[in-house]
Amino acid sequence: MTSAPQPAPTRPTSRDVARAAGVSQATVSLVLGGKWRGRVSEATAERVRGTAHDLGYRPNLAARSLRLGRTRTALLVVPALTNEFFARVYTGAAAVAAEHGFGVVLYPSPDGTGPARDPFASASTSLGGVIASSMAAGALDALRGAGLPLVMLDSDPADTGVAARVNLDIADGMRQVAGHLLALGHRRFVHLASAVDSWTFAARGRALHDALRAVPGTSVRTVSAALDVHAGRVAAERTLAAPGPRPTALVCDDDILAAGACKAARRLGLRVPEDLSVTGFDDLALATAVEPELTTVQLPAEQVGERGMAALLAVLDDRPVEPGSLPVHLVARGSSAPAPPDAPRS
Amino acid sequence: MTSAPQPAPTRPTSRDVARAAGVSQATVSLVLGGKWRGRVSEATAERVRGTAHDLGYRPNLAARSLRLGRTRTALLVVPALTNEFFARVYTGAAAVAAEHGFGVVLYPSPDGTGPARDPFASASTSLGGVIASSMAAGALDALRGAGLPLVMLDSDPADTGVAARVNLDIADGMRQVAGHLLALGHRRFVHLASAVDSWTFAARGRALHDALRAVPGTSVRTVSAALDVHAGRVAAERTLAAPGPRPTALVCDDDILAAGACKAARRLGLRVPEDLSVTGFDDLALATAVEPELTTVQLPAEQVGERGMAALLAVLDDRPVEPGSLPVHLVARGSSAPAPPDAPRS
DNA sequence: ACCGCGAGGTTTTACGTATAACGTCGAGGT
DNA sequence: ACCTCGACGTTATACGTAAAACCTCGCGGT
Repeated sequence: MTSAPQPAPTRPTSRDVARAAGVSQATVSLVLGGKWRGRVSEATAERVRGTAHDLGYRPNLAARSLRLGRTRTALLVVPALTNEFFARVYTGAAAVAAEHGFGVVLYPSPDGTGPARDPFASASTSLGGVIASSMAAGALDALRGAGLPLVMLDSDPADTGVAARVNLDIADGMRQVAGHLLALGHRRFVHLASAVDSWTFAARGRALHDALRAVPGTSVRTVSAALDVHAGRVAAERTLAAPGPRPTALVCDDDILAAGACKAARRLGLRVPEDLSVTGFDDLALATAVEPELTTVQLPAEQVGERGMAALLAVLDDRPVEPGSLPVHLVARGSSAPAPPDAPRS
Repeated sequence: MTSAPQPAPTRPTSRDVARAAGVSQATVSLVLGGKWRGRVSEATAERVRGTAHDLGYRPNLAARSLRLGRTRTALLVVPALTNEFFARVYTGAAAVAAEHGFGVVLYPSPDGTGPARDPFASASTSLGGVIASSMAAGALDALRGAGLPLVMLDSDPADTGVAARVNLDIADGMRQVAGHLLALGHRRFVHLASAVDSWTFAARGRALHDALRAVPGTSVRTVSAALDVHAGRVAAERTLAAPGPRPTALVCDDDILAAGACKAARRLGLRVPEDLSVTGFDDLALATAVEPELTTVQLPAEQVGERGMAALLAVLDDRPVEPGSLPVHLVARGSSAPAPPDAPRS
């Protein structure tokens, strides 16, 4: 692409640009930094920009950081990237960051509550700010103490020491699930909750219970499981095989648990959705890979990342952060159907 | 944890440590840099290390990078993090990096063949090196031209300009699949290939065809599809509904395609595995979420990342890189079974 | 005639680190 | 008694950038 055949032995510095353009290094810095209103003539500025471009100049980020005492890098703290939701959050955050000349470095928090290795070990010394998921609770205290702007994702609004917050309307999502299943005639529910202790899961459970409590004649039992298919299957199997009237709807905190629940149902000879409706949460890729496809709640994961990064940039510029939660919506697919007629006993 | 209650207004520098320890800044640098054999007495070194620790000293990475002209940061170039395989590769790479004081910054290549935005825009100016997946072909040329050590993951051994290479024994994996299905009596195959143009998928196809060609009486037809469940289902559906003797085994380049294929089979009234065996590749989380669970090839994704980072570190230290491909192995699950008896026609 | 002033720059400095180049001091050799 | 030399440090410098402080005109006002 470039017509310059030099093997790039050493990159041009702002001083090289200055020399080539016949100005001082300071002028180059001013022009390229955009702070030259009334300090440098438009003609000179244009010439500097031209030579900078011709030389393929790129500012040395290390030098800039050293000078400024802060980097244009944000730390994104998430539980794990193998969690599709967070991979998508990262994608969104990185996209917005790139537009503003920011970088994003990840800190995968060991797990919810871990020994919390130094979150800054993997990052540059002085970051521009931190964006953290509430699920990465392990590292939170260390982050708060660092004196950096902190943007929290999907977190408890009661938390303090937070510069901005990007929330999903989780409760509304769960209300939609409840409404959907109630409209289908379901009355006996099981809530298959995630055993992960985090605000978002707590919020899901609370919203479901609140929604169901409002309707007379409903019952709901809660069981919890680790966040993997196998654990979900085992927990669901136990619940479904328990004595007493069998639930007709299994509301899961996560698509992964829902997938496990579907397997449990099949093992017990129950058809989904004819005998048992199962709902997930998150709308992961998995949701449309399993059979039947999962009725679930779609979360705008990329948007969470985008808004998170945008919020951080706003905070850094002392601009106000636009508030409001991101809407989520139910996607009705094949795993939910009208409740079966009330049979005497299985 | 720390008993120091100061709000961390400014971090201690090496000069602060020097002052506190009663030595010069240079000595601190020497001691902490580990290059003091015979230049500083053991007693002084110990004292310096002690005060550094007491003060909570952490070197300023920006300053170090500026001085050294390179950073202890590697760029990991992958197609997308939402691909579980690469999320796992990242995890492995980041773990090894952290052990050696390295950071990892991601560059999600737009897609296989894209306009290839500047890979360095998101990263620090001068990286320590680059680790790139062969699937991120779009950015490759830019990377090669940067004069940085380049470690390629799962890539064509014929590629040049590569400092080290970490490969999976993809061909052997596909041979295991072929052997497994042949032993089950299958003779009529379809290869559901990924439409993504990359070395790894080409290698999978080649290995399958080679393995089957060696056995008389086998046939194999290839169809390709984009790498998502829906595309896989559509492609499989078309192939399975085509006239002529129906294949009994559907070998997929990826678990995602295999999940789609299973759905296609069900739609056509075929039972998996009784009427049709389906195999995947990669052993994603999805493989055990669908029903039946997929027979697939397990790839040590984390190890790929670990070895990739280790190789980069070795190259940077002028140490030899331990060669050899990583073994992969077949995991036989519920989606493959003996071939059905040869029926006249469906 | 002289001052003030603003446009359009330039000189200088500091950021924190790594390391090359340079002391200093006491012991051992002659 | 003087020189050498190794052990143990120190001083000085450079990395590339941003920005404060400082120059130098030419021009309009009085």
